[in-house]
Amino acid sequence: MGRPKTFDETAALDDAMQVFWAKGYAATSLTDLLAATGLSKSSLYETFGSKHDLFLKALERYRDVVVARSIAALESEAPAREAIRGAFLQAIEGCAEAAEPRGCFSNNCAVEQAARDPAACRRVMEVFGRFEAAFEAAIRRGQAAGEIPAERDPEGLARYLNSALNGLIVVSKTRPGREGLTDVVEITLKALD
Amino acid sequence: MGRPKTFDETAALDDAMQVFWAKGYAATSLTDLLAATGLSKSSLYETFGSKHDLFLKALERYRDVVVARSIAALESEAPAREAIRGAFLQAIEGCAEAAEPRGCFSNNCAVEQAARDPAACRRVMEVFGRFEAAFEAAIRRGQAAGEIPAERDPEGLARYLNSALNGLIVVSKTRPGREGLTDVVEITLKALD
DNA sequence: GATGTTTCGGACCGAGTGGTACAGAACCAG
DNA sequence: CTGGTTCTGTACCACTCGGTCCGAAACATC
Repeated sequence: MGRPKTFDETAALDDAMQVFWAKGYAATSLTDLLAATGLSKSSLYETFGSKHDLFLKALERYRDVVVARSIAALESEAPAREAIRGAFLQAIEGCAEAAEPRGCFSNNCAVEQAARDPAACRRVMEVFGRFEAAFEAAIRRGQAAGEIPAERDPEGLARYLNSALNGLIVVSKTRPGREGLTDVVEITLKALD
Repeated sequence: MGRPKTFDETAALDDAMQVFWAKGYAATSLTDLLAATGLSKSSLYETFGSKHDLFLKALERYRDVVVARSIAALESEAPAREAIRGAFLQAIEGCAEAAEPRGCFSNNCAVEQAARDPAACRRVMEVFGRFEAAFEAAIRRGQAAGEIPAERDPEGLARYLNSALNGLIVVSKTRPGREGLTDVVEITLKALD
């Protein structure tokens, strides 16, 4: 009943996510969001609430789509080291795919918003937690296969890998050509010996 | 001749730096800057130009003061590994000293501004370059002392360390208690074996 | 086709944005 | 004391911000 929506809600959310991802929260204006989604102001407020609500929903969408894809790659059947290397390479590839490197949305949020936006911070922590869990599982697989020394602490190594991944993403922002970044990945993996 | 200034220019710059550091560029308003520095609007524009000019000057000031201090610690006489560990610990300590973790100013700029602000990006790259140079020097020292295998590539290792450092800073933003971060430092150093 | 429900475009809001203009106060050299 | 120079507080600017509101349009149901 009633007039049906003339737009796809999740498509609009994806559009909004792209803007927040590229520009961050503070630098994104309502006008930017309206232009990207094609919605009118009233439709946007009606469906998503405030700018901040929309931001959080975009962050959740990122977790459920983009992050989930990376996690899935990590959970592949490939040898642990190979899977981890793949996740890293995929990340720096994805960061540099656009003309302007926009990095990783949750990484951006951690830096820009986490300190003063508890709701955003919680979602970022969740993303980090998922990455760490996936890394940890991969490491345990590697240990079972004799690829990684059994005496290493999987949890610590997982934290290390997540941290290293985020570092790579940050550095890649100022190095669009991403020269030398693959070397860094190899060195990072060396710490698993 | 003429009326002398009633404020200390570098002190005001320091105040402005703190605000940009804590809030980022977009989220910092002129009002914030006036409150922090205590200047009147005309004085601020007269001495520093625009908001953006002031931002760049603050970033340079950060490089010349805060970064320089870290670099100096890296160049100490201590064994290479020890000096590098010290730099990492000092960094995560400094990031978490305030109630709200503000991280590292150049790291924040890399994430928030580098992609769309070439002038800021250049300054961030310069900071990264200085860190990498200092890391590289430390590694060469370590190699000369037999602490680090001579066959490792100092330049690559330096890039790796800079990347790892930035990752740690990002992750520490969502982990105010910084539990587990020192473990990560140890694992990071393991890659130098 | 009438009714009820929902969406949508655009006008409108007060507050705040970065930035300018200017008058007068504060100082120094003569 | 005077003249020239510099600094500073304030009023002001056009514009944008995020957000609200309402009348009209568009549909489903009966």
